[in-house]
Amino acid sequence: MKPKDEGKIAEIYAATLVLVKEQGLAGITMSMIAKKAGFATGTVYIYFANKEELIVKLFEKCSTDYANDYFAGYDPSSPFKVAFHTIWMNMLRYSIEHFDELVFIEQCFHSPFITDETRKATKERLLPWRELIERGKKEKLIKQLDASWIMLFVRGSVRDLVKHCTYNQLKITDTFKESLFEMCWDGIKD
Amino acid sequence: MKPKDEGKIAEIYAATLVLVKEQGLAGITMSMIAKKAGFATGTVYIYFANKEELIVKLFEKCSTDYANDYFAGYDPSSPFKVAFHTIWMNMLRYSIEHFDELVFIEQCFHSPFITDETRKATKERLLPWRELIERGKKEKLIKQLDASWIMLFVRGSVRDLVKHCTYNQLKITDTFKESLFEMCWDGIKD
Amino acid sequence: MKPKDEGKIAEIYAATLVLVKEQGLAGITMSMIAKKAGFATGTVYIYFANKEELIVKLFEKCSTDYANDYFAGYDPSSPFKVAFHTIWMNMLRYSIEHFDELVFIEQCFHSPFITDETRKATKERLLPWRELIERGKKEKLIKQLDASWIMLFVRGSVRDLVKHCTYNQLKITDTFKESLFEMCWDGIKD
Amino acid sequence: MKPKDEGKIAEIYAATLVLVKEQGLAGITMSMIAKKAGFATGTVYIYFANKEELIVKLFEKCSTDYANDYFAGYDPSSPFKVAFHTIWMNMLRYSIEHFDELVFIEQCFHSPFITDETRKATKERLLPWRELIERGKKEKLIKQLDASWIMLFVRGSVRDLVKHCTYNQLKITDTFKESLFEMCWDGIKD
DNA sequence: GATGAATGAGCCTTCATTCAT
DNA sequence: CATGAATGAAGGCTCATTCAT
Repeated sequence: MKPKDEGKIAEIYAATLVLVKEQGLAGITMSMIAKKAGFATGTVYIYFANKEELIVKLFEKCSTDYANDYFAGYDPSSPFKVAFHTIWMNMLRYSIEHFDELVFIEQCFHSPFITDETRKATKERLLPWRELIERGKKEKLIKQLDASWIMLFVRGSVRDLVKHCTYNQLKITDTFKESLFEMCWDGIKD
Repeated sequence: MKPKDEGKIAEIYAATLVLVKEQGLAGITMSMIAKKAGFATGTVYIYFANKEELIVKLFEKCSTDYANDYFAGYDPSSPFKVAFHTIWMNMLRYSIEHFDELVFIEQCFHSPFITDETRKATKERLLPWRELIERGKKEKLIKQLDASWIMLFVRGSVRDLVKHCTYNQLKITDTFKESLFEMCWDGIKD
Repeated sequence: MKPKDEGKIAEIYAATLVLVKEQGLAGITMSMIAKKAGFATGTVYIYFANKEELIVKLFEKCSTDYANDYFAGYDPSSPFKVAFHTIWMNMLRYSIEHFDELVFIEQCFHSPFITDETRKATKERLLPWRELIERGKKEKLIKQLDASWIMLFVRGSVRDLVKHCTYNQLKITDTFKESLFEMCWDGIKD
Repeated sequence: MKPKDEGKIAEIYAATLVLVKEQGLAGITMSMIAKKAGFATGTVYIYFANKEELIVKLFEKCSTDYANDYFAGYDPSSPFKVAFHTIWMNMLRYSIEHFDELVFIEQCFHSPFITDETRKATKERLLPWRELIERGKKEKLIKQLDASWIMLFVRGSVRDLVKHCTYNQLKITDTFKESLFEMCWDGIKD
């Protein structure tokens, strides 16, 4: 279990994500993952103690990456709407580009692998996002609702739109992105 | 002679939904389902040829019920916003009351059990909902965007809010419901 | 287990024989037998305590019937070759007409159902046949070999010929029967 | 790396043959086979996709081996009776030495595993044997009957004699072998 | 470290048998 | 008696995990 080769871990992760997207968590086996990643079953056990560890670590990696990407180019000192727009667009872009991670996280949520603790840790990573929402409320730019509700309203709508586009292989143009943003913004603005 | 007790099907369904909510599709077995439902493993096979059939049939039942409930009390001749409000509230209420079905459907989407065909059939059941959206567009009450996008925007946000509430055991008061409705409405209105 | 209706037993037997011929002992179930016979699974258990009893009783019935038929029209006082011919023809005819019994007995021989005891009882039913062979030996008409060997030589060749004809749906004409008889007779005659 | 040990296949075959001889096809399970062969159940599935494949492949192996052995030491250019004697003795010896294969083939014939196709392939392997019989007919040494009938007459009688000896643990002496050969020969000779 | 054959617990499914109707 | 739904032990097969090479 001494990961000499970080590259292999990445390949295992990638293989897992693709398989879960295609078959769901219920449909994958360790040997499928190994095969897809291009090496023997036993090799996976050099990097992960067992299946659960693999799933949990991947889950954590996904949710960390996801959260980090949210804040790419985010400047807390910029005006609220600009900041909000930045993060919203990150969210959309990341969800599209990392659709398999989206699916994986969703499937994990109701699996025996993920504990409440892990689930909660996920939330904490989005603290800056929550703080931004609170700032918006303070600046009276958005509705005076619980920040969680605003966040979920935004993320939920983005998520379903991305799923729809991916399943139906639709291209999301910039014009469309702005229309969607507008829906979200109109929904929450005061 | 003991006639086939169709009520057992409902019990099997109920047991399955609870278990999938708690453990995910990946975590359930036929014997768990039988045990939860209160009878022997073999009994499940009197009503369903195999695990896949059970999952698929339950999926179809859920998506049918879900769609039907959308339109409870829906009067197509009422003013657009009233009609929209009715359906929106149904959606919210059903998602809350049948949270396990929500989870089940979500888990099935990326499982080896559900085919594209089954997935598509689901959509068709929501035709009146789509027609209403189109009417709203025609009446210039809502944004001139693809109806699918509007529908997904609405459903996605509702879904994530319901999930959040359920996981955190929050009570959803009527005031809150109306606030949420307002977010959705503001998001889509022209 | 009080067989009020002997007819049902016959139907169960008939169904079993057909199924074993088609699928082998390894391929049949109690419900298949019941279905083929035309009634419910449970009904079979009114007439037979369990599967083993059904198989064993049918086996005994078959071997009894088989043995009895051997001696139809057999007159111990007739000349040896005439008597031998009579029994030989009976053997051939019965094997053809009751091919499924032939197969059933063969399949049972190496099954967990039939005990050595049952197997031995089968032999004893052919005592008159053995006695006739001994008489032939005494009359110096046939070879001075162990009677068992003569009997097996005769029965074995008949059996394989019948199997071949049945599998290939060949008709066995009287001329052919006589040719076959001649082979057997030439083989054993002194 | 531990390479696939093809020797295991032979062990699986041997275990299967012994078990089928003792219990019949109806009485064996995959775990019994694995246990008898000396390894875990799952191991059998490394070498055979499922039970059917194991049975079918073993059947084909047995019938090939059986056919090949028929012709050990067979010289087509030797006089007819010599050639016939060689093959006949091979048949007898092989049936005695490989009694479990004999039983296995017999049990398979009426099983759900063996198809007509497989059954027919078996026959083709005995072509040289058939040709020899035809030659005997042409040389007017044996009766002018269908070659199949001659072949079955010979094999059938040998088979039942071998079965009898094996069940009753009789030793077959060379004198006896020759007596039996004589019965067969007298039966078919012109 | 890497491999993949070997292991055996556990899952899906069948089926002999029981039992309520 | 007859029925066939219900039962649960047992069989076929899978797959997470181990281990010899």
